[in-house]
Amino acid sequence: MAEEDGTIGKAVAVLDLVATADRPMRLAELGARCDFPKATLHRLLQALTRQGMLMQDAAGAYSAGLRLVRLAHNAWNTSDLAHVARPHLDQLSAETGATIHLAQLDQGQVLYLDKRNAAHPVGMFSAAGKVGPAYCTGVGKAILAFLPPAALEQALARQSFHRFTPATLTTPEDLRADLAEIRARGHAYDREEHERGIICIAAPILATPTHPIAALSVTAPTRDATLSALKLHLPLLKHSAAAIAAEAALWRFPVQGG
Amino acid sequence: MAEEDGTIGKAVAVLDLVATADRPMRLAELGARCDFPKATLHRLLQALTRQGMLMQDAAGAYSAGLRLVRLAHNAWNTSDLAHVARPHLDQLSAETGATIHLAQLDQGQVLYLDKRNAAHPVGMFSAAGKVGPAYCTGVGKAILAFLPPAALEQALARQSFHRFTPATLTTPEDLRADLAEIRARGHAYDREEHERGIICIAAPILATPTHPIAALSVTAPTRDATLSALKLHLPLLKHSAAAIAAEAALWRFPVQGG
DNA sequence: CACGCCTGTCTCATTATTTGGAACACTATC
DNA sequence: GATAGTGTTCCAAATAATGAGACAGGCGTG
Repeated sequence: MAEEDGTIGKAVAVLDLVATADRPMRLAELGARCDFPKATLHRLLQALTRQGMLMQDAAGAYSAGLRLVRLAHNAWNTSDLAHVARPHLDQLSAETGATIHLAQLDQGQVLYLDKRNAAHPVGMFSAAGKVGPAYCTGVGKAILAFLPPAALEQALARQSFHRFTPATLTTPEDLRADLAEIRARGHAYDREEHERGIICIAAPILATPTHPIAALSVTAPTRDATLSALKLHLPLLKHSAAAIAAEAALWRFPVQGG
Repeated sequence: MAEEDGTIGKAVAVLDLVATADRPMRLAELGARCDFPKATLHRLLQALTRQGMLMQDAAGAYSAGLRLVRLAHNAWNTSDLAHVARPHLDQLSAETGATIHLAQLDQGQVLYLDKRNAAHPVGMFSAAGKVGPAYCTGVGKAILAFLPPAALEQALARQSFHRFTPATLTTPEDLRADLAEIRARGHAYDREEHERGIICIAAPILATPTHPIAALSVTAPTRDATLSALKLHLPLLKHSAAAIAAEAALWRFPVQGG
């Protein structure tokens, strides 16, 4: 990715640095995790804090600020995809009784946009904005499988494979083979590839046959269901994915993988 | 507010501009809504788009980008307040069967952090990140009432009063009187002041007696409940607010109203 | 079809801002 | 009360942002 946009590029790099950290960090600690000179980093942090993008606690440690939450609310709320998909998620959740995910591909990762969890109502941001690997999740593979070849190559080029479970596909070859099947089949399976005991089926949301903009999945723990049982929901899942694709203002979504 | 932070200040101004818009806008349209020169605005938009903070559709219109959602997810997820409050919201929601809100004061407005809706499960960002007026919502008044005098003056100074319903308090004097009562009483009422047919009771979450960091509310439509009925939930509400205050790492929260 | 009009993009000399090493101040620790 | 680590401030040099204007498409209108 182009890390060069002058001050703006540096500012979002710092934002990422702070937001990605699992706990609030002070100047010195942040300084060790990037290579901005101390004075520069200090100035950036201060400016971002004044703008509300970061906040600083009494101990001087920085964490992500409320303004980000405001901005994201607007981002999410004006997203056609999220809007259009919402009732379909509700319906899928009600009819299947399973956990539903809506995800998009963003910078080589899967980014979850929304979720329904039949079991217990779930906190707001517990899923939206969360990111995960593309190569071993149902939603990720469903999107990858329908990317045009060039975009797929680009996505694979910067992919590093980590083995999460015994079933994780850990080579480009294995993944490519699975993607070919998915393309032929029209939907993806996750056979405990990301998390042990969790399986899912996923369908792409296609703007055109070679332009996947997102994916929709039905997930269940292996103790509650088998893959064959999940397949019973396939018609519903595919219907929802197609309906969302039809309703969404698809032209608004740029080609993925950038 | 200080609108001066060089490039960073301009960048977030543009972010706000785009995110606040209710629909994607193109360069010319955005140019009409701020006074950046065309070329400057163009450069800012491009840089922010390259960084993923904005996205541009095929028509050239800009809207908020996914990176904001990612960042906000981290912001929200590492927020002690949201974390600590989550189980309490669940409990309150379960025990009262009503709608629960958790909100904070941010830049003179109420910013909702989380929500539980017994009736129908609700989309992720449908509430988190949403902003509303402080002077006519239960959560807003609950916070305002416990601000130290100087902070309250500062907050009131830039407040403009809009009449949403016949019950809306539309003068500083009326508001001050209500705040005094709230301070004495320990909790706030919203008697259809913001939305017709909606009432609520709200309690502040206090770090110290003069340092409110957030507020918690129980809301109901007038056709389902009266204010006296809602008051039955007061013990629970206050207990939850106190528990959250006790658990949260309160020192991490700066004084409000900036 | 050609014309004008509006929109987005690019250029470049000028200007203002960012830069970052180093000095300074402040605080905790031993 | 010395010491090490941290946050803050300075300031000349270097760099990046600036913005008026030129250029290029596209779109609809006459």
